Amino acid sequence: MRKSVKTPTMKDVAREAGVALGTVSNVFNGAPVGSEYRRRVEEAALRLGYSVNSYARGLRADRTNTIAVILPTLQNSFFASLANAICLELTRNGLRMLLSTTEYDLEAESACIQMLRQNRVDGIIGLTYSETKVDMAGMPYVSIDRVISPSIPCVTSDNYGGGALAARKLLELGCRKLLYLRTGSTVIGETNKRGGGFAAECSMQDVDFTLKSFNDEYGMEPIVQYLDSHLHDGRLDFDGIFCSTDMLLDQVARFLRQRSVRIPDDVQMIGFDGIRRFFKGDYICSTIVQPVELMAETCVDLVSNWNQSRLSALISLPVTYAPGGTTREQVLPDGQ
Amino acid sequence: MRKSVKTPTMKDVAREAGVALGTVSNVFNGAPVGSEYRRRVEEAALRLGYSVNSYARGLRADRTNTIAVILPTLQNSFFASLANAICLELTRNGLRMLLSTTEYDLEAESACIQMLRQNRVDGIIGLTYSETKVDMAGMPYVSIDRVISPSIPCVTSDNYGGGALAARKLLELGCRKLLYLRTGSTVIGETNKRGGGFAAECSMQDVDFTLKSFNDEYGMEPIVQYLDSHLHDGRLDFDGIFCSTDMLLDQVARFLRQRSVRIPDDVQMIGFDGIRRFFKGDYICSTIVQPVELMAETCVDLVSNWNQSRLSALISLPVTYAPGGTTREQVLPDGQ
DNA sequence: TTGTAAGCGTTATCAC
DNA sequence: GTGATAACGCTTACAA
Repeated sequence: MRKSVKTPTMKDVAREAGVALGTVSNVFNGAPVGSEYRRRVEEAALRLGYSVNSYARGLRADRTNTIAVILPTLQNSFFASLANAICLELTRNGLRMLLSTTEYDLEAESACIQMLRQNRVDGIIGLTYSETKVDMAGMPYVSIDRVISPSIPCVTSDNYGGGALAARKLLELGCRKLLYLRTGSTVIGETNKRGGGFAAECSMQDVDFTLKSFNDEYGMEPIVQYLDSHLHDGRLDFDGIFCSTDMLLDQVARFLRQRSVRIPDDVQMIGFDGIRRFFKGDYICSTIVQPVELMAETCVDLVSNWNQSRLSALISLPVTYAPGGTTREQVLPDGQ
Repeated sequence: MRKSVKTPTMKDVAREAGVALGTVSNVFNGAPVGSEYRRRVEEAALRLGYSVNSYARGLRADRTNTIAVILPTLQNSFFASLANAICLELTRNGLRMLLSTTEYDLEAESACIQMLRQNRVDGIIGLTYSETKVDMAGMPYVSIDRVISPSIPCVTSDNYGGGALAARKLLELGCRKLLYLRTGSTVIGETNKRGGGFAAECSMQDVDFTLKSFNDEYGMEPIVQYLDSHLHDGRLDFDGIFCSTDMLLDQVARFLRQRSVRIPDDVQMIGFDGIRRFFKGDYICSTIVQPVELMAETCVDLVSNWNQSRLSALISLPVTYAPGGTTREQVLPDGQ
């Protein structure tokens, strides 16, 4: 009675197919089995609606084919793109994605990692900020954008090079008074190198530049004040601005336009990330594009072919420049 | 030797704490245990770095505390928001999220559901298009935006009412020649009712309107042609446009602006979804806002408190209207 | 190939 | 509360 309702097991399939249990197991593991047996097993399985129980398998094999991904949020185009790319890449590799978001909360991160340990994931790809627990987890961990320890590989894009590239582009485009704007928590991370690369390039070319960093807890207010203080008779003291993210650029640009500053005529701007309009359209601004797919592939490769011996802790992937209307290049009109 | 490397089990904790195996189990299940015993167990567990093996537990209990979420992609602000909200809500309920994306591919959907069956998830929240497999899966399934069968609950926002609301707003705002634009595959789904509600409201108010639907396989080209054919001397035949999504609105608006049509002066526009600038800023256009959090809560509630008896197959959640600059209301200037 | 059996880590159920 | 033991469904090893 109850048996008829229960989900069928290998045993049931073996009985139904009239073969040994081991044979059924072999069939579902791709082990060599006589074709006639294989056929009978497959038919029986179909008839019974059988499917392997990964929990039993995982318990036995100590392998779950599941990778955890930890991100601060999906409410950010870059993270959403990253999650999407990682998900696709994992699927391609026959792996499942267990996704957690932390909302930038350090306690949530710890709770999350502990939960994942319970869940016996095969590895973690995480964009996290807390030091704790990660080492302790004792499982393959690939960090994004943040070096946690020498033994934990970190995948990031070439933030330093990207900053330099932005400076070079702005200079090529004729800018002479450069400004770098950054918001972000005080958190340390690879992305902070963007300003460094920018500054280095400016110095090298012997050009005037200003670096200005804001704590994003206070929103746009301090930034607006700063810009206003550099706005005289509708003219800005700068003719080229590099923003640490496309999102920041967008906000700054909107403010400047309100003040009748024309972009890119009066001031040219370059952002960072490579955000596209609705993810698939054109870039929302001229930008340094992060290689999202490549980052995803790299993360998945590292975490799934875990190999402590290759301990290159930091992997910087190449970025590219893409015009997007906030610089004075000829940009294809988007009549599309 | 090897034992020292192996992850500790309950047995190890029991030995370390000097208590019975069952006691350890009770501690980790919140069952009543003498406080002295509890303390010893917790200390021993900490010392050993023990954590429950959910795979063993899942096998035994036939319950995995994992809910699968299937979405077409995360490369869409609305889906990303939805995924984010669902993830938060699941976490709040002590559940884990196994996320899969299908890229709108029906075969991927099937493969996905089959995989999830293997994985013994406790339930699925899915925005899928294929009929097959879902019923067969034989597990709690909550569908988003699409009625699959009477026995499968579908959570959606009030698309019909939203369409009507859009019409009402445009009329209130003085529009008299209305157009509804829609793109989308030929797929049937609840979102198709947006046009219906719009049309009904227009008819009821006895106002001229046109419904125009495009297959999104062909991109913007046919839409552009259509609009051009209704553009005479820089004046559009319509003074109010309702678009089936904010994304479509954005594309159309960009095209119209290129043609020097002013928005909202010459034509007012309302979209659907409630997309915000970078997810957290202001709305990108005047829009019918879907209640993403409420949808997430509803989905999680339905799937985790599975109860076949309440078979209200279709749950339409209330939408709201939000001005966003493409209609002639006074909108707060976004100096922020 | 077959049948059998041990074991993965938990939970649940005994009698004590 | 203890201790022992039988499941859960699968993999693996073994002898036949």
